[in-house]
Amino acid sequence: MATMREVAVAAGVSPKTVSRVLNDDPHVSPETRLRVEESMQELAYVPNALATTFRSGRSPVVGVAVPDIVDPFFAAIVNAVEERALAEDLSTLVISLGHDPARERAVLESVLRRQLSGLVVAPTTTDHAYLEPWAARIPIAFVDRAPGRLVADTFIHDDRGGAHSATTHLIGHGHTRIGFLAESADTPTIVERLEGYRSALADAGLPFDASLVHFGATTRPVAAAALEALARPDGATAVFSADARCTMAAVPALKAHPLPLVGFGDFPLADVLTPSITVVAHDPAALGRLAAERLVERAAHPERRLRRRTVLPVTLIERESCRTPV
Amino acid sequence: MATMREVAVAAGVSPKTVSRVLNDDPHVSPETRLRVEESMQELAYVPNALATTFRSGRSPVVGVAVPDIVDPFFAAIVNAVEERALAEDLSTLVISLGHDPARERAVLESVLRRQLSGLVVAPTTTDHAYLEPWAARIPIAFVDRAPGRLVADTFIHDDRGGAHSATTHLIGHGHTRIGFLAESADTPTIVERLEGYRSALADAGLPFDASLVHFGATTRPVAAAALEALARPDGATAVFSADARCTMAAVPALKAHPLPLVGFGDFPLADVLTPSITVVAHDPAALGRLAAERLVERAAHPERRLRRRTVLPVTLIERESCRTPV
DNA sequence: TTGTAAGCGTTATCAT
DNA sequence: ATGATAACGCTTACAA
Repeated sequence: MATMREVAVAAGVSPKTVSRVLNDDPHVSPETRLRVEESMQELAYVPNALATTFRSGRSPVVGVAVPDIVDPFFAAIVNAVEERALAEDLSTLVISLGHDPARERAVLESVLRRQLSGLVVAPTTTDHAYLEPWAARIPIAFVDRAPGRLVADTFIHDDRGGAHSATTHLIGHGHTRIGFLAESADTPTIVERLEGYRSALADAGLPFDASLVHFGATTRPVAAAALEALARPDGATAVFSADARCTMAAVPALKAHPLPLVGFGDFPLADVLTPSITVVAHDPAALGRLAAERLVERAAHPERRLRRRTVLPVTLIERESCRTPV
Repeated sequence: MATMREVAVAAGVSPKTVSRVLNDDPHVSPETRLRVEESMQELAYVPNALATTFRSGRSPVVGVAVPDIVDPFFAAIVNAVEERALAEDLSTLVISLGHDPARERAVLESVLRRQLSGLVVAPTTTDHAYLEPWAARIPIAFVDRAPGRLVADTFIHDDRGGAHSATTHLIGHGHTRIGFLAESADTPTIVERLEGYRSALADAGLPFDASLVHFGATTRPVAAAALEALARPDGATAVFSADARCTMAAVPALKAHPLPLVGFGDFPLADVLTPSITVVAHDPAALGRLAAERLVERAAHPERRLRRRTVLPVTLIERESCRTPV
């Protein structure tokens, strides 16, 4: 691995001149430039990006931390961030948080030590006070889930409103006992959606029945058991599935327990299933795009005042599954 | 941002001693250690990972380059690599190659300049001679698609065999005119699968008819048009879809043109659709895991001789779509 | 137009 | 057990 110094010696110039050639500095005579370029060729010189990065004090990398990249929702966020980052000549470091909250802090602090240019986080925990000192130096944006105990740029969906309209939609179909299916009671998005569900019931003068709420239904067996329980005579006559993983897990069990269902979060082929699934659609790519955009903006104008919280609207897409099967 | 030098001054020791404390060097007296630790606390010292990285000459990062992380197949590869990398305290840099082959070289060389610890690539091009000089210093493993004009560790599936058995399966159902649907004729995996399809036909004494081969069917309209063409009287009586994107794009059109179909690549909910889709299943996570494992092994034992090429078996999962609808 | 000197923050080497 | 010095490869500031 040839260094700049070696190229300089070979070309009979100083390292600085090699640097100038490399960075297209106009203050180099054509002959010198040529000689340097030849030496670079001969020595197969490749600049060591680590040195440049170190010198500059900032790594041209944005981090994106998500619970799980295999989930198409988070994959879309990562993809959008990467796309925007690339336009700024930034690379993207992906951090899978996993569904274990204990890992989050250690993993994030470890990447932040690398002097990132920015960080996008879809967190799995609810206390982000530990990011406070970092946020002062590195732009950090939260997506999908708001930070806890920390003021930071946040891009989320209207979880509460979406859940409210999904529930109201089922109520409009005449249902008074509606089941609630979700992944985990600790996820901020789920908390919001549960709120939306409850407020929709309240707005319709319907009681909230905790026995109709099922958490952890992310696998087919669990989702099937939940649907079976809900399908009992004293159970529910319809279901609101508060996240796409649960909806996808519940779909097979719908054959045995054909309850009307609305899901939060669209997913591939939802419109092709039998029945096709009515969903509240949201836009993960928009979250990623906006967050990355914000990082860039914060880096360019650290002093500028911007709205911290952006809430994206969601849309109910009515398909077949919300209607009672005949 | 306090530096090690500042901590040293505060604690009244030399920077090297601070370094020793940081790295748990036993040659530090308990009192000194304590004093240093206090100073670190006071100054809220955080080591600058960029400096350490630069000093070491190697970045604790593995790159993973895939055509598209939103594709669950590639997401699974990335995920598996990240998981394995994490066990070695390595971060994962994701590089989306996109479906534009022109980008590959520039993007890969740019990240390689960062002195990665390793690189996993699912390439979009077929000539990788430009990686030769890099491969001498950095472990590079290819996944899903073999490299062209370069000898490197390669982990792929039995594309040809899988396509052969899928086609043979349809032939076994009495079909003699079988359509072929795929993304792009240039993708190495597709080339192999086309070969497998052709050889299965040949083995059964059936002619190959180029008019039954449709490329670019990755979107619903294109896939629908292809199926419509195939469904004509002089067309095909069954279809082999050579990749999951095409299969998913073709599914909706199956309602209008209910041709028996076998797809290469399983996908979420394939078993729940009506009809459920018969597929050749493969294992992207295994590719990622093996490739990452290999990078680690190459780094640890540069001299060791290992089999360059690993071909993973695939499995036909028979569901409903391979049978003629009644 | 070109070069010199210094430094980014950490660690290896060699003293003491 | 601790420290002085140099070095990693590049770029900035300042000179010539």
